[in-house]
Amino acid sequence: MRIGELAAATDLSPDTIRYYEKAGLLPAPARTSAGYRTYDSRAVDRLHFIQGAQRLGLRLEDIGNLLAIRDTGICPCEPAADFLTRRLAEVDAQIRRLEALRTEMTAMLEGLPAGDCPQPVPGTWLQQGGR
Amino acid sequence: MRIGELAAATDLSPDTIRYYEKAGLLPAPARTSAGYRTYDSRAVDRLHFIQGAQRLGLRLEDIGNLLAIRDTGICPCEPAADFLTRRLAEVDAQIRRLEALRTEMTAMLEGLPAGDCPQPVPGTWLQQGGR
DNA sequence: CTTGACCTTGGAGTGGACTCCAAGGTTTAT
DNA sequence: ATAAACCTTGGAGTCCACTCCAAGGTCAAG
Repeated sequence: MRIGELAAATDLSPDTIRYYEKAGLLPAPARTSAGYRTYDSRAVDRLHFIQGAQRLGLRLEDIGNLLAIRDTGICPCEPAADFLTRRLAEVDAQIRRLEALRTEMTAMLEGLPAGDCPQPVPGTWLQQGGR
Repeated sequence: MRIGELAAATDLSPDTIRYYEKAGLLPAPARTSAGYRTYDSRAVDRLHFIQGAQRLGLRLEDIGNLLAIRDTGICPCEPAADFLTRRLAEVDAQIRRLEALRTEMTAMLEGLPAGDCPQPVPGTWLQQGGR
């Protein structure tokens, strides 16, 4: 699998994949005799993991630590269990926040003026459209 | 409530709040005679909403649309119900992704070498600590 | 009445994560 | 055998969301 194919499989650009490699998130892949990078399915997996962790708002450096733990059980910067436990707490916190946001948005959707009609609704802010 | 106090109440910086105002996420607040911005508790609320939406990975522009719907029921760029429905689907998708990540991280935590001992483990990458 | 903490503006600078480009080599289809 | 579609590198540029700064005004405490 060459870089373009991997890019298509993960919905990333080849540039982004090369960038992740330089950033230390992907190991240097095997090369063809012509110097083309070649990947196997584990790379797809790894990129999916990166994408998941990114959704959490983690910086690439933190994701690198997470991947190091996944690869070796060792965190480059502190006891792996501590690092993982803290990140896990963040995941939990974020899931709760998103559920709260979900509730609020559902309420907004229900409270929408029936026909979606542009009646002014007085006294609420930002009505004179900033943009 | 002046800007510094609002900043403290939301864990943002005064600069960030002024930046949000310029970006159209916050209405121009009342001013004291000296020109100082003054806010009431609705501003705290609004900033909390912004922070929640940001955790979702929304850009400030999208958050502005969400706020316009919250304020007026009207979306500046497309039918409000459509916009909200799409964002809601994103929230749901993200909650599911985070739950998958959570499962994976829990498994990683359980699979950690018992004593968390810093044995070198040869041949794996990124072990020589980036920070 | 001065000191220090706060506020104002406009504008420049930063960090992270890409994203694009030039100049060139390779592979594949016709 | 030649064009189109891919790949390589290094480096520059872009976008977003801040973040900092200078130069100055305001206000409460001592």
